[in-house]
Amino acid sequence: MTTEEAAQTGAGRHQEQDRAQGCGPGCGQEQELDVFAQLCPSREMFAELADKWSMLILMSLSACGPQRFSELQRAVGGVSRKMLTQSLRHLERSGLVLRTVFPETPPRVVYDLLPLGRELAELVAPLGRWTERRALQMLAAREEFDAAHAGPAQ
Amino acid sequence: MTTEEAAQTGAGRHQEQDRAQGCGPGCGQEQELDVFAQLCPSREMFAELADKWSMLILMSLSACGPQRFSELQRAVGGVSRKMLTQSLRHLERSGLVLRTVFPETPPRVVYDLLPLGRELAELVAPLGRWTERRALQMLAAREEFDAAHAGPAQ
DNA sequence: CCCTTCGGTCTCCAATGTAGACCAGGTCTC
DNA sequence: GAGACCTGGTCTACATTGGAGACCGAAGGG
Repeated sequence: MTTEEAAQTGAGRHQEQDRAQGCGPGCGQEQELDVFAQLCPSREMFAELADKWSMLILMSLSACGPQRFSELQRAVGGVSRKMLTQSLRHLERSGLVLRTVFPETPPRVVYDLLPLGRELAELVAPLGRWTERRALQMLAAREEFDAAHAGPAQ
Repeated sequence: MTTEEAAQTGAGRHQEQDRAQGCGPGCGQEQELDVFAQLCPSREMFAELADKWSMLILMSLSACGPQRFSELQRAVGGVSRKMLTQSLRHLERSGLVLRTVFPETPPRVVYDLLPLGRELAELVAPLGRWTERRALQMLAAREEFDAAHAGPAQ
C-alpha cells in the first residue's frame, strides 16, 4: 500500500478502512460514527440535513418561531409543496420538528422546533448569515475566475 | 391581504415582498442579501454550499489539510468523480478553495482551503460533529416515529 | 350550487446524480 | 518497442430526484 503518498500531503485521517467499511456492524454504542464513511448511519443523517431546503426550514423556524405550512412555503422562497412536505417529514421523523394538527376547517398545521432541532438550528443559522455576509465577495471571485478561464483561450 | 393570519403565529419577517422579489435590481452594495429570497444572489451561493458533497469536502480539507483529487475521493466516502470535480470547481470558482496543478507525470493536483473557505469550514465542521453526536438519538426518534405511524394503521 | 381555502398527494416531465467506459501522455515492465 | 500501468479528469448511459401543476376533501361564503 502506498501510504507514503498520502503522508506527503497529510491525508487519510478519517476512514482508516475499518471505519469506512465497518461502522455498520459493531458501531452501536461507541461514538465510532463518522460522517465521512459512506455506510455510517451518521452519514445518512448528515445527507438529510446538509440540504438547502432542510436548512432553510430550520432557519426560518428558528428565526420566526412556529409557522404553519403555507407560511413556511412563503418564507422559504421557491420551495415546492412536495419538497416542503418531504423535508418537514424528515425533520419530524428525526425528532427535530414537532407537527401539530388543529382539526379545524380549513385545516391548520403548525410546525415548531423541538430541542434537538433548536440545537441544530443554532449551528445552521450562522451558516446562512455567513453566506449573506460573504456572497458579494464570492460573486466577485466567480467573475474573476470566469474571466481568467474564458478569456485566455482566445 | 390576510396579514392577520400570518401575525397569529408570528411569521413573515424575512421576504417582505420587496426583498423577495427585488434584491436582484438595486441590491448591489447594501446588505439587502437574504438567503430566504429565491432570486437573491446569496441564495444561489447558499444552495451551492448547503450541499452534502461541498460540505464534506470542506470538512475534509479543514481536518486533513491539502489533499489531492484521489485522496479527497477516498476521504469523502461514496462521492463520484463527477460530483467531486463539480463541487471542487464550484468551491474554486467562488474563491473558497485553491487548485494547484503540478505538471508531473502522472499529473498531481492538490486542493487547499483559501481564507474564505477556511472561514466557512469552521462553521461547517461543528455541523458534522453535531450530527455524529446526535445521530443515534435521531435514529431512535425515527424508529419511534415509524412505529407510531405504521403500527396504528393495522 | 359553485367557488375558495388549507395542507397535502399524485402525475407527469425535466434536471440531477451515479456507474462505468474512455482518454492523454508519460513511466514501467517484459 | 508493445503493451499495461498511473493520475485526474471527461463522456455516455441510466436511475433517481426535484419541480409544475392537477386533484382532493371538508367546511364556509356568495
